[in-house]
Amino acid sequence: MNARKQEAKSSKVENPFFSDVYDVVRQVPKGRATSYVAIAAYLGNKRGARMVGWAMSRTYGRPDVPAHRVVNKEGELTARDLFETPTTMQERLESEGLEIMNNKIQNWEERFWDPEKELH
DNA sequence: GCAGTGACTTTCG
DNA sequence: ACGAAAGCCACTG
Repeated sequence: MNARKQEAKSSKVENPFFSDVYDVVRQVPKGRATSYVAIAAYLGNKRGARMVGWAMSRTYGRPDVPAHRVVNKEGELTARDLFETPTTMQERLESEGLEIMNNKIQNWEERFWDPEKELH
């Protein structure tokens, strides 16, 4: 089967990018959020913010990875359209104690969680 | 192998 | 301040 072949091929090579992104996002504390560029920088690819987002799209449907805690550099919920409902992401963040207004996290400077500083 | 696309960011007008 | 374009890396068709 083609699918079997592809699966074997994929499982053979797992990009460390995925594992790292998942690991970092999983370690994001409740009530905090991080940005794509921060994760990308932590992984060494400062220009790989898009790659982080791309990887995150694969995290969709993974309860292990709180993708809703990952926002853009301005703390804006850019991916809310990709969630189950346009308000799912915001509701989740709000339920975690974050304050969101106009799709943007309030006190973003305080809520920002930098893996480079926290995890080092 | 080339072209298009994307949960981003920065720069120019 | 807002909008458009370029830069970026990896995936898909």
